[in-house]
Amino acid sequence: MLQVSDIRENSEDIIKRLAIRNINAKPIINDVLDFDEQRRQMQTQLDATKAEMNALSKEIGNLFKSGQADKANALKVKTSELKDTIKSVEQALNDKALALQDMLYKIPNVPNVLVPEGNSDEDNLETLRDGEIPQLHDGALPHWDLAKKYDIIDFELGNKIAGAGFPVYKGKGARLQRALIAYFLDKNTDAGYTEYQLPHVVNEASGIGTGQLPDKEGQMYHITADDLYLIPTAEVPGTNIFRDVILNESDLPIGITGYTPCFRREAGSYGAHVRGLNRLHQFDKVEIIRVEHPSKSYEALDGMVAHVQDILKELELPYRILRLCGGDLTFASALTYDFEVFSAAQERWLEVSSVSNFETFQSNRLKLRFKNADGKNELAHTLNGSSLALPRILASILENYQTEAGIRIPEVLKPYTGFDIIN
RNA sequence: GGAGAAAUGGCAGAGUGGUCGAAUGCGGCAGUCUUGAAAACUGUUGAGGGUCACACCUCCGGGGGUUCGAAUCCCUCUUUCUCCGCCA
Repeated sequence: MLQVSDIRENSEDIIKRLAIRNINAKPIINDVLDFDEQRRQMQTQLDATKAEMNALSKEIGNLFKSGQADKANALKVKTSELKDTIKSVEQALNDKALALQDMLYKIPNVPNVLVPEGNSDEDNLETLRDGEIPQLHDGALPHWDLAKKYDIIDFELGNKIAGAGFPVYKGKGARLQRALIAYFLDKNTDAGYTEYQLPHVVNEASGIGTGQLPDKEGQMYHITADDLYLIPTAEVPGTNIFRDVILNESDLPIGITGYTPCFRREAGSYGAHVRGLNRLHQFDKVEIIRVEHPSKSYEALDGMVAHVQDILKELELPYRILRLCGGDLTFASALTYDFEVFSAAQERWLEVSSVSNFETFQSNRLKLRFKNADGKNELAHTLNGSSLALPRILASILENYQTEAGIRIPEVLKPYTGFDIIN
């Protein structure tokens, strides 16, 4: 959520930069300015009326105490009119404030100057490409066939138990998945992130805090009986650790990491590009989250990108980094880098990580602040990224590391798997 | 799931209708003293809105109500604790 004070001061600039997302924000920004102006007028009126009421009440109290009950009762008559005014202005103010908030909820974050123009993923800017694309032997298979051949992932069984998009991992497949989780967590904690185990459900306030609610509730599984949501990413419980928190400046930066399953409804998309592990309703992910001083957040973003890069290098997977264009940027992000690995049998790039700086967009909703050098509360910046998402990494390992003798295990994972080939 | 108790500032803890944004202690910060530190002493120390700055308004778990006036009374929700039951 953008800050009203920012919109007041820089409305022209904000409109210009939102145009990079291909939206014409002028009407809604003008509405925000109007509503804000009206809201503040009402607030001033309400404050003045309340001040009058308070003074009157005090006077009445004093009169009663000094035994002048008749004078006090005479004053009481005057209060009822003030009371009515307070009630009606208060109601109008609340309505206005809610309407203003609804508007603000609908405005996406302002893109950073580095965000390229564009409409779709085709306009994303490739900033780096690294790693060897392996030459596969004749008869190499896509991962869904490998999964069946070596009996390590059972999609049909998942269908039976839960439905499409809920695969069952078995034997060495399950072990490889667990190895990846442990390896990722170790890499993250070695880089200074503190490991957390977080709830896999969140309440409504948390969903609002990170921007999934309102409006995007369709993407989350909703447990209506208890009004809880299955998390679509550890970002939601992880970032909400800091909801309504005022940190000391010396607490920054904060880095946390956590493994969670992620649940996404993502209804209405079927076909070859979502086959196998490419897109699921439940998948595993290890997330990194940072809380940063505003002056350091872009440096931190670069650090996160370098960190994820390091992991992909160690796994010896061919990858590329994309700077997302305005049309592809998520609602809350100011700047996002996507990581894609090349899955050699499908011959496709698969997104395995998305690293973003949200600046104050989330912290404004969360009320996540720190006391700055002047002793004032200032919104912190939040960032997060996948480090890493499991299924597509697993898919690319299966495909890229396949040989006629079986699927080799990347060197760094061997201590975690305890075996060096799936055959 | 049943019965009872409670929720106040960073923490502990007073406060049952007005002078309470809230005693007191601890902690934090600044100062005095000291070569330095500790101790002691003095001062200061919640958040949000609003203002050039003041004024002023709001907040004692959340929401609603009674009253001229609510931390204090009433209703409701949530959470925590104790006892009982169940349980990985």
